[in-house]
Amino acid sequence: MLDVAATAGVSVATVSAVVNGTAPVSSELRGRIENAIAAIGYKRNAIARSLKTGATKTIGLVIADITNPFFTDVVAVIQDVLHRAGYAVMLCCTDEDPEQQEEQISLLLDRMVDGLIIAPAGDDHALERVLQRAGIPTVLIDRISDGIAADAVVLDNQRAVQDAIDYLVGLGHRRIGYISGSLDTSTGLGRLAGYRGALENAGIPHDDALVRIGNFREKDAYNAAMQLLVMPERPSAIFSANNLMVIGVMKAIRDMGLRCPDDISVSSFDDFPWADVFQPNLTTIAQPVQAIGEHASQLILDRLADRSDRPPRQIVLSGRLMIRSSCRPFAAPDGG
Amino acid sequence: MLDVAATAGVSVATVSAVVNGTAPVSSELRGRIENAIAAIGYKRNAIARSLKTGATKTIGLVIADITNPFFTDVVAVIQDVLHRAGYAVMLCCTDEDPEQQEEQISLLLDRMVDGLIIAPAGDDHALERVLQRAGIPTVLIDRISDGIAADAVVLDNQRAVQDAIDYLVGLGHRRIGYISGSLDTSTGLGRLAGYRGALENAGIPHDDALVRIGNFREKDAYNAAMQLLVMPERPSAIFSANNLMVIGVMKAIRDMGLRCPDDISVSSFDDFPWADVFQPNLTTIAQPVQAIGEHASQLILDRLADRSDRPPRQIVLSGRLMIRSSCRPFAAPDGG
DNA sequence: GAAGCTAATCTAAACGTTTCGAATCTGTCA
DNA sequence: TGACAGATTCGAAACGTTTAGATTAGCTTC
Repeated sequence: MLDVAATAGVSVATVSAVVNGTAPVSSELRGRIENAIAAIGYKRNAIARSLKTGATKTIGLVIADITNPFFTDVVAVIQDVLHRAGYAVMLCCTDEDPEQQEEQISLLLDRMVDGLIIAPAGDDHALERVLQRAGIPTVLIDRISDGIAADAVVLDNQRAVQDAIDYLVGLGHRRIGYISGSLDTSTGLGRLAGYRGALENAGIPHDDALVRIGNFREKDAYNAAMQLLVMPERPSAIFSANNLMVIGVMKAIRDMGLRCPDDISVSSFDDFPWADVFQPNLTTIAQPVQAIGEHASQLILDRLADRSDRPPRQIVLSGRLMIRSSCRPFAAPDGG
Repeated sequence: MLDVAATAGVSVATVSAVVNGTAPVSSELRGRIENAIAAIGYKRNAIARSLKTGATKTIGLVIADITNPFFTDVVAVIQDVLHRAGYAVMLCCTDEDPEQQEEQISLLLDRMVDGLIIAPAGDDHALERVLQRAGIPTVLIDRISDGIAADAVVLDNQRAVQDAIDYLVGLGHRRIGYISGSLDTSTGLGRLAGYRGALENAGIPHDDALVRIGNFREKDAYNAAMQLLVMPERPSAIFSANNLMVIGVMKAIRDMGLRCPDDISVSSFDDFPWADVFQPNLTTIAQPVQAIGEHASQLILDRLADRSDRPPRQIVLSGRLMIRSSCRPFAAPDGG
């Protein structure tokens, strides 16, 4: 910018004025400066600018797992919206680990991101403390933490799972296995509540042995499903609380020499683009990823535009049960 | 830092020295300074630091599509390695669009990333020009551009596809449809060359009508596959040049009332974690995503550590044919 | 005891912007 | 003609670091 000013024969203040359009500049000087900029190939240094203005035009985005299609779908729309609004996005993954989460957030804060969009990984207290100190606009997605007063966009997990279990019950299933996500998360809790609520409504007594923790991961879910499948009176249906885990469930079913839906019905949270083309066509709960991403982006942009502290807003969206062919009406087992 | 210096009764230079460990400091002062830091809760401002040092400890990572599991797998390992090395990663998507690519790279350059890892989306010349001007370490992944002299890690696409087509030919298939990615990319080109090479080796005359462009996208691939399936003499097998497109191919097959592998065999580039559990179990070419990510990270770290310009290194890895059950030996159609 | 070293500490100038208040210029009005 | 207002332009001080070079103090060494 010094160079530009020198070759245009003006002061840096004037150059800054035309680069940012922050002050009126005579058309003559404007012309000279624009020529100088073109000649030199000058580009404004965003770092120096950030240091002075205190804003980086960058949003930190923290998710649990970049390998999970649900998160990547949401990330794609958030990036799209925020880029359009002139923000860059810095993406970090916590691997479902609260410690890594703290590290990653700290890394983002160091780099002075203007705002944070987070899908929290457990451990509310640490997160609360960190965000408190950060003092920048934050919106939570997918999962929320009681302690934290922040904007959020979440799903009505309980309602969604309840619908799915209702459907299974409607098909005559009574012993329905449930592979749960981590109960440190609001999604893990909410979805389990949906399962319990549906059973209760149907007057089916609750059997703790049918609920296994899969921690939202394929491997843990495989083990959990195995435990279900070796039970003397094994469930006639299994519901998996997310997309990664249902793969594990299907592998367990295969390894036990069973077939879905012939021997056992399966349904899961989160939809797949290929769900209606590979067999069994999974019956799933589709999340409105587009809406989640758009709302999250809008919430943070609103906060960024207007730093007054209006009370946190919480947006609750609904899942949609996609009925396909991975669930069959219950038939008593051969020997029964 | 001024505050810390004041409360510790030392100069900022000394504070800087202990914070960075760049100069010897007596244990007495060190103690006072550390106390002051703890008391104030001081954190070094990375922006100011970057302005002075000219390094941001951030790497820009540019991929075509965050929704593509291949890219996300690679991103996951790159992020892991680079974080461990003290770098943050800024992820951008080009949506396979050279114009967006230029925009995103410019955005990263503005923010003074120390290095760039790019999976280029066509248009070599623009990219070459941009990188030339950027003058920072760059490594290309997945795809390369002839014009650009940069480190790169790629697959031997030709060999991999040739293996897959050889396999199909070995099963007796003669009319093999090919859904190609964009021919503006080295991957699109290399994979097609593999297809052609295999046919040539087998002495099968080449039929242009069997090759359709799917642009690496599900929707385009669906249309491309449809064109193949309505041919009077339709192919007995189809190979898809990536993971997204094979979904489109399968949808086309379904919509035409055909079944895989009974009526038509299917194989594709890129593996799926669920490939051996949902039917048909796709025969695919698995890419060594872990190795790709590790090599890419290492190349950029090497460049960063040693700015001398040794000639660009190019690492070529091999794909692995995962034979499952989506391909059947060729049987002459009923009417034939 | 002066000179010379070493080690620790400090001073002050960058880095490339933004921005506030001062300075300059042009024209208008009394 | 002189004062004043409005429109431009400029000078210089920040922003929070790093770092080269100056300074100081404490030891050796002769």
